[in-house]
Order: sequence, then structure tokens, then C-alpha cells
Amino acid sequence: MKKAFTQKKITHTKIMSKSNIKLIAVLERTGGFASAQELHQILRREGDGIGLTTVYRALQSLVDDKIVDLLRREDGEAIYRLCGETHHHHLVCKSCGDTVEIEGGAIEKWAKTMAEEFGFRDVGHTAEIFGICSKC
Amino acid sequence: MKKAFTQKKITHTKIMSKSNIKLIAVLERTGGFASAQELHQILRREGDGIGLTTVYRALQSLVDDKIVDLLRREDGEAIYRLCGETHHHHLVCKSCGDTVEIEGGAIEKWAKTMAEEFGFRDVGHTAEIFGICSKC
DNA sequence: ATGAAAATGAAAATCATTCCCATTTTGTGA
DNA sequence: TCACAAAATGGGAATGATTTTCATTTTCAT
Repeated sequence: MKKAFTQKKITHTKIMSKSNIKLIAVLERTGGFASAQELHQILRREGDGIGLTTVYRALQSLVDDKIVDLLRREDGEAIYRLCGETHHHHLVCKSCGDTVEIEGGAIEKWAKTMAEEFGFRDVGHTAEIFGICSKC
Repeated sequence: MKKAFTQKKITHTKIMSKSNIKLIAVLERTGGFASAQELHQILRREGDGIGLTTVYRALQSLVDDKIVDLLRREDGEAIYRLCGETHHHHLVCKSCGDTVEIEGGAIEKWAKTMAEEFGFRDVGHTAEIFGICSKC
């Protein structure tokens, strides 16, 4: 899809395109998860004439660079969030959509163990819990 | 989406349509995960003229009835598997796509604990590990 | 300033999934 | 068995997210 890096002299500190920065800014501002379409709308609403294609491209490159996490809504739509400092998981209400960030200590260990056992390297994992929250 | 049940006299034992049964059969035979499109192709290849729409409908109703589980590939495509007796997880190679079924004992406990802690009910979870396998 | 590489956006192309609707099949009561 | 209503079916159009294509604009190091 995309090369790991573009060989390039780091003269000053220009590695990121303007749109990448814009996207990061919005994600920072909104805080949670958002789909590409939503992010695009937000930027548009704010007067930015950025194109949808560019939003997709920027998000993709941010995901490649591990700056943004990608996961999926229940309907399969891709949603993005800024990679938090802390790696956490989610407890999502299937009814109202409320999300709680939770720790996944056990998971981390499990993933590592399993990967080792089967000789996998460069591993990552996803783990989400979904159910009906107390309010619903 | 769909009513819980259709009020109906249970005279003999006809609750499931033919296509539902066909789909279950294929899922049993193939064993693993498959997308609606793949299942449709398999049936077609076997000479069954079933329509894609019907495959989607059947899968949906099977999911509603908790006979089939629905999860998502990394690209967001929906994949289905027969609700196994054994609930397991996957270790997927990002490069060649090979998949190993693994146990997730720790995960089950983790999911249950977290759900309880935050008052969620009717919970399910997903947990997949991905990396590069030894062959790649 | 200048050419090359990177970024951008509009519109078309993909692709899975759903919707719509006309036709066929099935089950039931007369 | 016959007739009918409900359920099931399938094809094709409609949707909606995501990608691709391609021509234009911007950025940058000489």
C-alpha cells in the first residue's frame, strides 16, 4: 500500500502534510472515535474545503505511521482515533454507543504468549467487549 | 430489523427455511469463517442456484437466532461462522493470511470481569491477534 | 526561477450490503 | 385435492463507504 518511509533528508522537520496535521487536530479536538466521513464533514463545516479523498489518504498514512488507530463499528465502517499514550481497549454499549476505555492487562500477556507459542512476530491485537450498558 | 418471532403454531417442526439449512450445512462443511459472498460462491459452485440476497437474508436470520456468529475481517467485510461449542480466537498472519485457532481463556474471564465492573449485560467480545508468521 | 516530487480533489470505479418488487413455494383449512 | 395467504426467493437497482484515476496545484531543493 505505502512504503514504510520516503527516503528524505530531514532538513527542518517536515514529514507531515498539511492535511495530516489537520486531521490530527480534529481528532485531538473531538477526542473520541470518528469515521472518515464524519471527520470530513467536521472539517467542511469549519470552512475547510478539504476533499474526502484527502481525508481518507491522510487517515491511512496516519494509521500506517501508527499515529492513529483504526477500528470498526459494528456495521463495518472504519473509525479512527488518535493513538493514546496508553494502549487500552473498549467496552461499547450496543444500544446507545457509549464507550468505556478499559485496561487489558490480561490481554497483552495472552497475545504475547500466543504469538510466541506459534512463532509469530511483529504482533498486535484487538480486543473489544460489547454489551448493553446499565442505562439502557 | 426483524421481529423476535412470527406468531405461528408449531405444528410439526418447521421453523427454518431451506436456505437457512443450506447455509448451516455449508458452514458446517467448511468449518471456519466465510463471508456472505464466499458462501454464495460455494453454493453456486455446487450447483445450487441460490441468490445472493437469500444468502444475506439467511445469514442475518441465523445471526439473529444466535445460530451463527458474525465478525469482521480487517477490511470490514462481515464473516460468519457457526456458533461453535468452543469459543475460540484467532492468530492471523498479516502477510500470508494463515490463521491459527487459539484458546482465549484469559480473555473470557477478562471480558466477564470488565462487563460486571461497569454494569454491562448481554456481553460478547472479539479478540484477534495478528502478526507475521514464521514462514513469512 | 525551475523542474521534480508530493499533495490534492473531483469524478468515476469498486464492492459489500440492502432495498424493492414481482414471482414461486409452502402450509393450511375447506 | 383446491384455493389462498403467508413466507421465501431472486434479480436488479439503490446505497454507502472506500479506492482509483488522473489532471492540476503546491512545495522544495537547487
